[in-house]
Amino acid sequence: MKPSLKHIAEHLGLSKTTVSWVLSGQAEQKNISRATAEKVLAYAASLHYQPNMIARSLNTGETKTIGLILPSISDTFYSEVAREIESRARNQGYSLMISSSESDIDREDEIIRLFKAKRVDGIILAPTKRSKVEVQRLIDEGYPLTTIDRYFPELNASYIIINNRDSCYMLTKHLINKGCKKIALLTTNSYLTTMGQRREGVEDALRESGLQLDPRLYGEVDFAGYEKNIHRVLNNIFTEVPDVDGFFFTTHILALEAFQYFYEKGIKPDFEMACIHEVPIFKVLAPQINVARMPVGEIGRTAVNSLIEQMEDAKGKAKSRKKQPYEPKRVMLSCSLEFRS
Amino acid sequence: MKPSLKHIAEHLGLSKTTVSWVLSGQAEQKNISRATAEKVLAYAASLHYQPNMIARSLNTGETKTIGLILPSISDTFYSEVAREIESRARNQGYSLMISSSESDIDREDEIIRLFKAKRVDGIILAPTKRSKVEVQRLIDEGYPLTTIDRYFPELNASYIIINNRDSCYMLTKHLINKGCKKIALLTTNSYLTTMGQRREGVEDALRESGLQLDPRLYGEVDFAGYEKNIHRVLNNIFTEVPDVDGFFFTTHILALEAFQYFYEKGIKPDFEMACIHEVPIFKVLAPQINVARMPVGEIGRTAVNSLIEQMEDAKGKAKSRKKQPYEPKRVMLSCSLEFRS
DNA sequence: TGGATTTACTTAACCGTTTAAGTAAACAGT
DNA sequence: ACTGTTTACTTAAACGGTTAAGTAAATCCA
Repeated sequence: MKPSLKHIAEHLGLSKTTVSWVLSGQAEQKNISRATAEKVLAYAASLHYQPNMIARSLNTGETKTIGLILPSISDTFYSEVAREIESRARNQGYSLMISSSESDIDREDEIIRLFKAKRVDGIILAPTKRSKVEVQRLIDEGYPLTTIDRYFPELNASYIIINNRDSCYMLTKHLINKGCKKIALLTTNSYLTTMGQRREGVEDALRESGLQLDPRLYGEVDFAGYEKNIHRVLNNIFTEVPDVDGFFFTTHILALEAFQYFYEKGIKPDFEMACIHEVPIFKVLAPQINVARMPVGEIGRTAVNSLIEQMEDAKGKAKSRKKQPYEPKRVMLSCSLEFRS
Repeated sequence: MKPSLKHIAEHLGLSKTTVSWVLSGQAEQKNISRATAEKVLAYAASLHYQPNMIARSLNTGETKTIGLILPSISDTFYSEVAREIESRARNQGYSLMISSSESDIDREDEIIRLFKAKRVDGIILAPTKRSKVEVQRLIDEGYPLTTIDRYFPELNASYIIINNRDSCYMLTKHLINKGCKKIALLTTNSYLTTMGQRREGVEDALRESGLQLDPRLYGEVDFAGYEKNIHRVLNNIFTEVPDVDGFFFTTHILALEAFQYFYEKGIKPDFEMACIHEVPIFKVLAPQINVARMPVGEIGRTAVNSLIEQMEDAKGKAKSRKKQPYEPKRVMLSCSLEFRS
C-alpha cells in the first residue's frame, strides 16, 4: 500500500502531528528537534512518500487546481492561451483541469458543475454565447471566476478581453488609406459580443471615410460546417461585386479558408487584406496581409493573476467575516498591429 | 457555507448514511422509502447541493481524473490528441488534468510526482527522450500508465504509437517511383525513437532502390531554436546538391518552416515532397505534397481505453488479492497515406 | 402466535491530512 | 525552591463523504 502519515508516525513511534509538521516544513517554528525532523525526512524519502493532496484538500478547502473551459482545446488561439495559462498557473503552484465546451451551452453548464464538485479553486472560462444558469450561479456564490476572450456585459464578472473594436478600426483605416473602396467583411455568427465589436470597428472606419458597408460585401458565416458556408459566401461576393478590392477577416479561420478558396478558384489574392489574430503561416500564404496580433501571453498571465487574486480574497473572507464583495477586474488588452501591405 | 451531507441530514432529521444512499442513487437497493428519498432529493435540489468529490475520493481512492502530460499543449498535433483524449475521457466519466513538459525531463518528472500526489487515477504520457526515474517508478508501482506517440522499448509499459517506419517507407517509395534520385531528408534531434523509425523507413526504401542516403542531403535539425537551424540546414543542401529533387520531412513543423524558407528565397517548390503528419494548410501551401495522416482520433481513444482498462484492473487487484501483473497493451496504429503528386 | 424475514433506517469507523488545544519535562530567573 | 517559560512533543477533532454492521418495527409464513 501507499505509505501514509500514519504509517510513518507509527514506524517511528511519533504522532501524526509531528510527522505532518516536519513534512510540511514547519519543523522549525513548531519546535521539532533536529534529530526527530531528520529521522522523519529520511524515512519519508526512503519510502518516496508523497502526501495525499486529496486528504490535504479536504482539510484545507483548497485543491490548488484551477479549471479552464474553452470552446475547443485544439483551436490554435485557445491552445496557445491554454499553454500560457498552464505555464503561469504551474509556477504559481496550481494545476490545470481543462475541458472543451464545444461551444455548447449545456455542456458548458455541465462542466462548470463538475468542476465545482471537484472543488477547483477557481474557473477560467471562455464563454459560449449567452451563459445559462451556472455562470450566473458562480458569480452569485462568489466563486472565483475570470472570463477570457469574450464577456457578459450584464454580468458582474472579471474578464480579460482584447480591444476588438479599435484593432479592427485601425486595420480598416489602413485598408482605406491604401485605396480600398469595396471592402468585404467576413464574420462568424458565433462569439456574439466579440464579433459584434469587430464588426463595429470596421463599420465605424468605413462610415468615417464616407464608405458604407455594402450588404453584398458582408458575409456572416455559420460556424456549423463553415468550410462549405464560406465558399458560398465568397461565391456571392465575387459574383455580386467582382471588383471587390479588400477583405477583412474577423478570425484567422475565415482567412485560412478564404486562402484555400482563392487557391482552388485560381484567384490571385492581390487585393488588400486584414485579419484579426495572426497565425505564422500567414507569412507564407499571404505575406501582405495586415494583422492584429493577439497578446496571447498577456491574456493567459492576466487571467491567472486575476483568478489568484480572487481566490486569495475568498480565502481571506472565509477567515475574517468581512463580507465586502470582490470588485471584479475588467481588463482590455491591446493587439499589436502589423501593417504589411 | 456550502451545503453538506451532514447539513441535509440534520435538517431532515435523518442520518448521513440515508442521505448518502439516496443521493448516490442507491435508494432502491438500500430499501429507502419512497417518501424519504423524495424529501432528500427535493431538499438537495433546492440547495443546489453538489457532493464534494474530494471527500468522496478520499474514501473511494478514485479521483475520476486522468493526467495528461504533453511536450507542448499548443502544438497542433498534441492539441488535437488532447482534444480527443478529453472528449473520450469525459464520456467515460473522467476529467483531465493537463500539463506541458516542454520536453524537459526534470519537468516531466516533477509533473508525474505532482499528478501522483493529486492522486490522478492514471497517466497518459507523451514522453520526452529517455525517461528518468519517475516513469520507471510508475511502472514498478503498477500505476496505470499509457505512453503515446513515443515509447520506451526497454520499459514494460503500455503504449500507443503509429507505424512510423512503414509510413515513411511507403512515402519514400512513392517519391522514388515519381523519379526522384536525390531526396533530402530532414529530421529533428528530439523524439529519438520516433525519428529513428522514420529515418529507418526512408533509408530502407532508398537502399531497396539502390539509392543511398547522401549525407549531404541529410539534415538533423536541433529543435532548440529550429527556425534558424532549419535555414542553415536547407542552405547547406541547396549549395551542396543544387539539383536536389525531393524532400522528406519527418514532421509538419519542418515542412512548414521549409515552405517559409522556399518562399523567402523565391524557390519554387516544384520538387517532390512528402511529410508525415498532415496539417490542413498543406492543401494551399503545397498541394502536391504527399502525406501520412496521423490517426489522431484513434490515438486518443485507444489511449484512454487502455488506461481505463489498467485502472479497472488495478481496482480489481486491490480487492481480490490476486497479484498477477497487468499485461501491457502495445498498439501500433497505421497512418492513412495520401499520394498527391 | 411465535420465529424468521424484510423494511427502513442509524451508529460508528474510516479515508489521510491539518490544527487547536493540551501536557510533561527541562530550563530560566529571582 | 518556587514560579514562569520554553521545548518537544501528543490528543483528538475536523474536513465531507462511504460503508460494514447493527437495530427496532413491521410483515410474512406455517
